[in-house]
Amino acid sequence: MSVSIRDVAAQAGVSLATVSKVLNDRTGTRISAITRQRVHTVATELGYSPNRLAQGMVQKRTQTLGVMVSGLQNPFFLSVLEELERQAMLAGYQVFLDAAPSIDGTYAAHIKLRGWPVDGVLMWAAANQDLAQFLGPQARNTPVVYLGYPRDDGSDWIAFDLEQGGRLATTYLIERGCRRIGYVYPWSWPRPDVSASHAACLQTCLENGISVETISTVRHEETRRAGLETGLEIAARPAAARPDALFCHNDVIAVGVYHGLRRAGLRIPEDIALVGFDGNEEGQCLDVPLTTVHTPVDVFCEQAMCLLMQRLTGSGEGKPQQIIVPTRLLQGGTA
Amino acid sequence: MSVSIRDVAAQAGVSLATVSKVLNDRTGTRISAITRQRVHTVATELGYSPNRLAQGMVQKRTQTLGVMVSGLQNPFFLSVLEELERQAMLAGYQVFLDAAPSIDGTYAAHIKLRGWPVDGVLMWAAANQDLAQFLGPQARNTPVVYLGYPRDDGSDWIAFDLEQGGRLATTYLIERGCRRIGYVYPWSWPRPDVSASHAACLQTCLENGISVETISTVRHEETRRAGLETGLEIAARPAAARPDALFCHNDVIAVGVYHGLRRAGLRIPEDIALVGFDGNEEGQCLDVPLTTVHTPVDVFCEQAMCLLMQRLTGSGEGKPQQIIVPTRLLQGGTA
DNA sequence: CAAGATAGCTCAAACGTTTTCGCAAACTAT
DNA sequence: ATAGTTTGCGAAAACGTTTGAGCTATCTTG
Repeated sequence: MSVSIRDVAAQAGVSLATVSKVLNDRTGTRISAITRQRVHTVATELGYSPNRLAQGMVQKRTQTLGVMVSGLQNPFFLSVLEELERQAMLAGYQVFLDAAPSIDGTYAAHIKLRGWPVDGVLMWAAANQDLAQFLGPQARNTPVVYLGYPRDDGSDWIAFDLEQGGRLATTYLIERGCRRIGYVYPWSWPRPDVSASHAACLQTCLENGISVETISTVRHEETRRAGLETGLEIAARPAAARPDALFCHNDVIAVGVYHGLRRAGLRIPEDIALVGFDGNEEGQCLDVPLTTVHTPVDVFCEQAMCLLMQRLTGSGEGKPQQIIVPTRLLQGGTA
Repeated sequence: MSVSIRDVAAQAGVSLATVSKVLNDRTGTRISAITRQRVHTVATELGYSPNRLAQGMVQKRTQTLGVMVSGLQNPFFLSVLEELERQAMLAGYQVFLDAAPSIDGTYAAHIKLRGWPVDGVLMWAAANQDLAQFLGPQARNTPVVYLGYPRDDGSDWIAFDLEQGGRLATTYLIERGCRRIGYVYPWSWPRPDVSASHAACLQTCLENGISVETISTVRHEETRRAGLETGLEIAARPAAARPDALFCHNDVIAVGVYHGLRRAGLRIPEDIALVGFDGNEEGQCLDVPLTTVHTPVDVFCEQAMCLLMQRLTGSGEGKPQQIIVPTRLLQGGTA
């Protein structure tokens, strides 16, 4: 069927080994220029490309990385995926995506990687999750970098500074004169304090003697609709019972809230100020650009890949690495 | 390192062949209940899972499908991906994603699948693109279903009825009293008539004696920003030079246009009516839900997978299959 | 010119599975 | 008891590649 190295060898009149050596062309192999040339022409002529399965078998690596992530419908995670893929390509690796539909319960769907010998894994995981839960014993030999949350299990991880971002946003709102802040977090979460940005918001408000209300979205997961319905609900309250500012856990929710409030006739930021978290394109393309805590996905992913590469190419062992990526406030017109 | 079938065999005191037979458990293999039991316990105890590379080598299939798609930042394509993945899983296949960053030039980046023996491919491709361009000779033996556009090269394909959708939207706008329709298409396209919805729009307008203006987005690819800037530009025209309705090639652009028009102070649909194409969540979560031509991604993907499965499991040959999926108008408040 | 070095290539093992064939033991039927 | 059949299991080939050891010529050196 498919053209194999055997065909190339036969056609070029050399052995399998020679073809392999020519094509892989590592320094140290002594092959004459003339055979080298012949093999190359025959190979391209036959349209040969090596079977990655077979390559992976004999070498113990596949030049493939697993990326485990959830809730791609949230543009933030999609950006992470795309940037990781870009970085992986730069490093000569390909990405095998294992995406769970949603960030909550269905997380257990992460078994795509089972039996696929990826060289390493990048996994967006809460602190109580680890690779072994999903991969089993296979995980023991697979270098992994955890994304998203700080950990204390001696693994490599990288996270955005949610705490700093939370303070940034809250301080900004307070300085703008807001006195009743609402913190909106996804309904699918067991508790709001999963996020350090919530803690930072509470703390900052406390320090300033400002009241804060913690609001779960009405329903759904981290979707626009969750935000929309929450916005409608908040807008339906009598003005005196409404926060004068909403700090949303992410931009997707914030965008939903934005439209919910607007649909109910409220003005932003005059009636309610609004701040999101991550700074995706969607938020910036609202008719009033969303004020948000910008999380630099590019540096995040670059550093993550750097960590993983150290494990892959480096001498292997070493202290666990931990990186916290700072955020910055992106001032739009919603707050 | 990793636990192999050899370890299980040794531990259970049987041969490799026996372990393999027990674990794959196809009807026709005669293994005593007692050994069967022992192998199973040992296997789970050791946490054995078969190496897919090795499996793929000996059987000639990997239970893996390649999905080639571009511009995932457009939620429409993301839905397609997610639904395809879901369908694939249902059929017992896993998806190897080969996503090009953008839908235009960078399409040539599609080489991830090279050498990966996927059992079949689902490819979103313009009519002048085919799998061989990207995979080379490997493509000859790989069943493929093309997504998105009708073809006449004797391959299997499935597409939404853009022509019908275009008529649907245009007729609707005309019935609503619009007399100067603008058709907005992505700047990255060479020509507007790449899309049958454009032709349908022109034709329908012609039949009704309505004028139509074909408008390329100002810049960028199929992004919200492209729509936003286009909306601003259109809004900047004197009222007499403005269309009274805009039919956007997809929802992402429509959402951008929506916010562009609003930012400039125009009312929708009072000043300008707006219709999109595909019906994603984002458009439905605007403060005024987007009127759009809904493309049922779920049936599209289900049928696509069905086509591919016929090639994979079926006797192989057969007439090329072609499916056109009808659309329907989803009435929001923007038109 | 002999002996050692080196350039150029081939052999064969190995990676972890699946699967066909065959063999021994245990039944069943005569 | 003999012949035939079935049951349970193992041996070994095969998938396509990489890679280190080994084998010939040819080249270098004294």
